[in-house]
Amino acid sequence: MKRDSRLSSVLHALLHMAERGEPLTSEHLATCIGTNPVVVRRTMGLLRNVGLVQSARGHAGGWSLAIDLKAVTLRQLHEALGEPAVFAIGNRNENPHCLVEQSVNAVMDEAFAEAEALLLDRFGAITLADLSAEFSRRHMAHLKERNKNAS
Amino acid sequence: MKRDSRLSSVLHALLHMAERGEPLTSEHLATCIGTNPVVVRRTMGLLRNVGLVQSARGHAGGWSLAIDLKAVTLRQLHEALGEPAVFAIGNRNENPHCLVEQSVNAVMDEAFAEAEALLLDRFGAITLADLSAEFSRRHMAHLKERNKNAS
DNA sequence: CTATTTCGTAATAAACGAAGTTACATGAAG
DNA sequence: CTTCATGTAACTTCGTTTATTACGAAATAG
Repeated sequence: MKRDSRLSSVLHALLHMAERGEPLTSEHLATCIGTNPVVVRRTMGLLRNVGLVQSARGHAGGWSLAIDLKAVTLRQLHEALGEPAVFAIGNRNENPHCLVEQSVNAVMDEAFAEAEALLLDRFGAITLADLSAEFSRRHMAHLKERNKNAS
Repeated sequence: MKRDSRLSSVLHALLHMAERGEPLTSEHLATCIGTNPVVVRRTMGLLRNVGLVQSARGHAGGWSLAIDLKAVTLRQLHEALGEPAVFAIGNRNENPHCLVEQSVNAVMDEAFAEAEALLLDRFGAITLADLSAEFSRRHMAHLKERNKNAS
């Protein structure tokens, strides 16, 4: 199955936008992410729909953050993307006539529901600021490593 | 996204096999599940590889259980199927050069790992016997309902 | 005002993986 | 030796995500 990687992509884009204070073009973001400008516009457009980012056309236009990093959770982003299906495995038939299959579905659905609830809960607890902090840590470690090698 | 429904399918098949004591043909199972005999053989073959079922050719041949219902968990079946990817969402790039993307991946992977662990844990706690019991409950309720309507 | 930049969006193609299908070989039982 | 049933390879179909092409709309520089 092909995985939906849009959440990953938008996080990548949003952090780059946070690093640089100025608006970034779809072209620029597409290069960062390794995709196509149109894909960026399509995906970022969903975030704009819920007020997380702004876009401007023409010279010096592009995409910029509309909110504070601390105020956005991964869960909000997941929702902004239309809450795509979380699981790549699932029931064969959602409304089966067969009682055996109904039983299988009922038991599996319960397990899936719990796992999904946990995932969304974790997503709800992670903000863009957390990711930014994680990046800073790694950036520091990276610089330190370079210094050590250079000396 | 197209979900992998093989776990659901084999559960359905295994329970039907448990209901009837005799070997069931791929043809028969395919009809139960609503698929193709070759697909059944392909999938059940994976279970045979780990000793969960047996197959026999020729007259009176077909598929039969090789173990006790209480001794098989959903997790074992998931493993027998090759541990297919659980999530339909994921990182865009598994080994990124960009530090920003590495940070995103690290944080997301943690959340996914926790949710996957929970799901597999639940799968490990559910046996075929549990599913069979769930079916019995539903079967009883179904018969009761029919009686009520008939009277 | 016109050229350039950049977003907005529709339409279409490409890429990928699961499931379905066809075809035929192999082996067991009557 | 015929029939039934699995074993398996090869190929097709189908659904979904991502990429690409094409062009329109708005903002700004000169």
